[in-house]
Amino acid sequence: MSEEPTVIADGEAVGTGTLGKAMAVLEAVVMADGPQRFTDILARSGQPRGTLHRLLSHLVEEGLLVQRRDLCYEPGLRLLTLAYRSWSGNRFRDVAEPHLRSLHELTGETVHLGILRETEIVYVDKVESRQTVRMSSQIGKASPAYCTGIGKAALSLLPQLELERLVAGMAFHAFTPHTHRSAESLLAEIADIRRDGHAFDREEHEIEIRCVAAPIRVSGSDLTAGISVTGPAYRVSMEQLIAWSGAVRTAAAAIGEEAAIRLGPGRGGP
Amino acid sequence: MSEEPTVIADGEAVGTGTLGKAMAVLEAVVMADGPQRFTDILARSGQPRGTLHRLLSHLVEEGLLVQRRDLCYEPGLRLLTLAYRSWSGNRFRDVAEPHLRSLHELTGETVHLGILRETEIVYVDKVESRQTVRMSSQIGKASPAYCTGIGKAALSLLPQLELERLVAGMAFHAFTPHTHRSAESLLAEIADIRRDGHAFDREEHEIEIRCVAAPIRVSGSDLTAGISVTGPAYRVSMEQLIAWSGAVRTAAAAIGEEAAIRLGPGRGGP
DNA sequence: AATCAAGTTCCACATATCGGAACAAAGAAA
DNA sequence: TTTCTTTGTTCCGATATGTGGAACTTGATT
Repeated sequence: MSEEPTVIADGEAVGTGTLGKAMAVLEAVVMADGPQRFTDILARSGQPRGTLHRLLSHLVEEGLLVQRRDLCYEPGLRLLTLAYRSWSGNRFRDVAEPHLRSLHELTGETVHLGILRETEIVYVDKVESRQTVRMSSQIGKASPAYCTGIGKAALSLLPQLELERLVAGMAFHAFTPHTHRSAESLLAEIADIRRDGHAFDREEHEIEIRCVAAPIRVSGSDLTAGISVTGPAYRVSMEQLIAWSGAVRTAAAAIGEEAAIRLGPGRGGP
Repeated sequence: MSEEPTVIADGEAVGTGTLGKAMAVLEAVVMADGPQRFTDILARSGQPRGTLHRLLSHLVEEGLLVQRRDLCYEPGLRLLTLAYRSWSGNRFRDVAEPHLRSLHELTGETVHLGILRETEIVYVDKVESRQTVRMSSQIGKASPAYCTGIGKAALSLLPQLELERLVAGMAFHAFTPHTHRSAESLLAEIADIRRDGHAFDREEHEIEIRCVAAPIRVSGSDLTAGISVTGPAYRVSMEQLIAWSGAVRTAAAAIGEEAAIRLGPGRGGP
């Protein structure tokens, strides 16, 4: 619900040769709101007509897109299948899962696992109580790092130089009145997070939603991640979050250590 | 658990030009069991060294693969994100969802929604009771059509010629003692399914698992799909499945009609 | 009929890909 | 240590592929 208007002006130089262009077009279609006509994509992608047409044909042949009878393009099923395999084969998630569960047992609230990718957090797993909501609703979702608990926690692990590089590239969109609006305030909070070992989301991404998060570092790997406990403001006070912060830090540390062992030595067991 | 040994000998002529090769390599890595070394992929993909190396670099640059410190390649997060968008933006699933829920209310067992892609069924949604199991465990999973209820139901909607073309390309792997072993027996059952309007899975894919399924046809679209109610044999008798078959057919028909309306006229509402 | 827009096809040209072979780096054996 | 072997990376000329402007359908609208 807190989605930007996003006109997606394709930004700067498109990616790696041919594949880069194909992926840019694919993304333009997938990230759009509904089925896309040829002309829509033409405008959005900036590619010349002939080129675009060929790219789309290839994407359809590969099953990454589907062309409907009315000529609209939609995401194809192959994406789902690829993602299914890469998710169910993800060992890091596998290691983390029991810890997410026990954190959920303890708190009764929703627990997330997220991985930092550049300037965004990608949610990789989730344990929640009431399954009235769509089940895997968030898996694969990417949110800005600067306004999420996990995001800020993960950022706090980066070397200062790297951090500053990333922050420089952020566009601070004000999702709520509490969202960080500048690099300075974000960097200041990250300094605190480094000291405390945990981060809060004080209704910064979505109003009425709070969380407490802790960063995960896996020695020997360069992935940066985090976990969080999230709840609605009416049920979860800041005091409550502070009370949980120790458990969250402990769980995060445990995941980090276990992952370092199970992910390190080659491609290990089952 | 019922996985083939699959040495994936890349089959015949690789796909559409450059993109096709890239996707073949990507798939080789994603479908493999664990992190893959360069040499593993070299053997599996059949590409020459130089070419493969460049392809892998590009896939990494695009975020479709990740190269770890130990040089192993793994699926990248971008796949998850793409799949998240294409799943949550899928209107067909959206239309079907309430029907899946009410079918679940009625039966108390797990309900699946699947779409036919060539000779496989791809699971697109799932409603289950106990969430002790991994939540979205099946979304995106592809199973052979000939040994699943939804698969056989969906096949029954195809024109005979198309059906025979597909069946000709199937390799009948015997997952259980009850799995179809030949085109003849499959085609015979499909004739029955056309007559009855529903299909059963009599422990054909996994032992101790049964289901009843009905096909979904969406007029004006060329997608072929199905829904099923699945349960463990000890709890769900064949008589029980027969008793549910009417409700399953009704739900399938309702989904088909509603989808025809909501998917037809352009790119519709919210 | 005439007009306009959307989508598809064509083809001379440029360039990204191809893939063998040489090169570097890291282990394993001697 | 030195030598041998295995694994990963880089190079570069030949050429297949992709490029993109323009011409050509198709079909809706006036």
